[in-house]
Amino acid sequence: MTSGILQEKQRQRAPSQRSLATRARIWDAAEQVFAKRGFDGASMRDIAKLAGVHVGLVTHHGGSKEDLFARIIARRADELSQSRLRALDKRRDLGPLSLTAILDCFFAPYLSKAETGGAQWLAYARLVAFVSADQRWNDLATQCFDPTAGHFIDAICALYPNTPRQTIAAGFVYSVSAMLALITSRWRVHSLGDPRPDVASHLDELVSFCAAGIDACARTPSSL
Amino acid sequence: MTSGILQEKQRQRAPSQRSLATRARIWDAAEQVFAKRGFDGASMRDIAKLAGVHVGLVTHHGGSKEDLFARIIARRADELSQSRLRALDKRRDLGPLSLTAILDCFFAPYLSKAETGGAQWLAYARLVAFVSADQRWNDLATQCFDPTAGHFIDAICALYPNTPRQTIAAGFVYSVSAMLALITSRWRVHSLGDPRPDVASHLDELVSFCAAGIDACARTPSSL
DNA sequence: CCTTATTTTGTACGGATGTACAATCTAATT
DNA sequence: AATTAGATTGTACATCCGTACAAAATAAGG
Repeated sequence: MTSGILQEKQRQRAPSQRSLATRARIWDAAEQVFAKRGFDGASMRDIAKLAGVHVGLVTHHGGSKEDLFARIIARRADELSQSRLRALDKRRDLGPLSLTAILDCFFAPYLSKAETGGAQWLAYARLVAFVSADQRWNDLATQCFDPTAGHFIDAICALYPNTPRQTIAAGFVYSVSAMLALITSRWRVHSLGDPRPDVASHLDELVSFCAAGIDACARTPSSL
Repeated sequence: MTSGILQEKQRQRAPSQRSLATRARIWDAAEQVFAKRGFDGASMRDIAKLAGVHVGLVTHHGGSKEDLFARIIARRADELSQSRLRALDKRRDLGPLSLTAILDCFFAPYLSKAETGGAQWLAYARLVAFVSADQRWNDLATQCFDPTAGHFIDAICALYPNTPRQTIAAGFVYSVSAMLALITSRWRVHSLGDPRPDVASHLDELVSFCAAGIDACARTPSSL
């Protein structure tokens, strides 16, 4: 009895490097296929074919189709949320936050990832659009996106002490949808050849659009 | 030979009133199911069941699944485009257009239809969200939405003679996506009981958000 | 080397899907 | 009333789907 209680369960072995590679390949393929066809339009066989593996492996590494979809969403949402919150904290250290600074902290991390990370992050944006359009993923969206969004809404609320949070939240929802529109429409236009749309060059435009919009909503007396 | 050349083709009969009713029922059912599940998630059998008819009738009245989907989109897009352009012309007669007036002419017709027309028009908004998220419907979206959008963008461009059309168009795309976000998020929240969300009460908020945003983009010198 | 857990392959099954097609029924037209 | 185009029903087929499962291959641990 050298290792004690844990012995009761089957010993677990660290996953081999090879399996980690194929797992990543499967997840990336799933991201691409889900982004292009949506949840129902995608098939496990399409994913397997794109990943260059056999069908059973997709289930083995990704679980059920729903599990796989949720996992794909969650892994990038987590990374993105951390980047966003980190950017916000960093900016806070430099002094009081402005509305444009807050929005920039929210938008910039994704856009920079899309520029450097390439196709996978661009696919993720389309995935988020699918998730937002389909009420079946309501819980998933709430769980993945709402906490971080709440922090940013709080930061904006601090700038407008007399504006109800609901008004700020509505403006923030509009802003996020505008960001998704920017990314997905760019993707659409450039998908006929240019694999790397220069989406970041429109960041300032997007930020000024949303900042002016939120500011207008927050100043309107009818929102009191 | 009493009726001449037309006799060569088979005589056509006017559709009976009954068939018109079931056709409408099928189309409405298709709209509901497509809106709830998306194109791939919806099945012809689900549509038939909701309409209370047999499967073959859906094909008979709607053609293939793709035809049916495109028809569902187009019929409301046409009606909506006409309402929007009519509202714009009417407002033009009252004097020079303001930015908020232009946006109001674009947003209000749908929101008023959603209030009076009920579930069908609300379903249509979700449909548009699906169409916008799936690049397979790119041509359909372009064909149904772009002409009217072009008119509104032109009207806004007239207010900002020194701003490139591309900048205005981007702001307009952001605005439309914000409108869809408003409608679909309201639907989502209220779908647990309240069948008639008071989406119109947020019209002013939406208009002021988008007007301020477009104005800010148009005034930014970097867009020259 | 041998054991053993994991990864990979191959197959197969029950069910759902879009749609074609023949049969039946309905109603408009002559 | 007879005719006939269209509306409705019922069925059936080929295909694809998610997934379960056993066998085989692989590699880690002792």
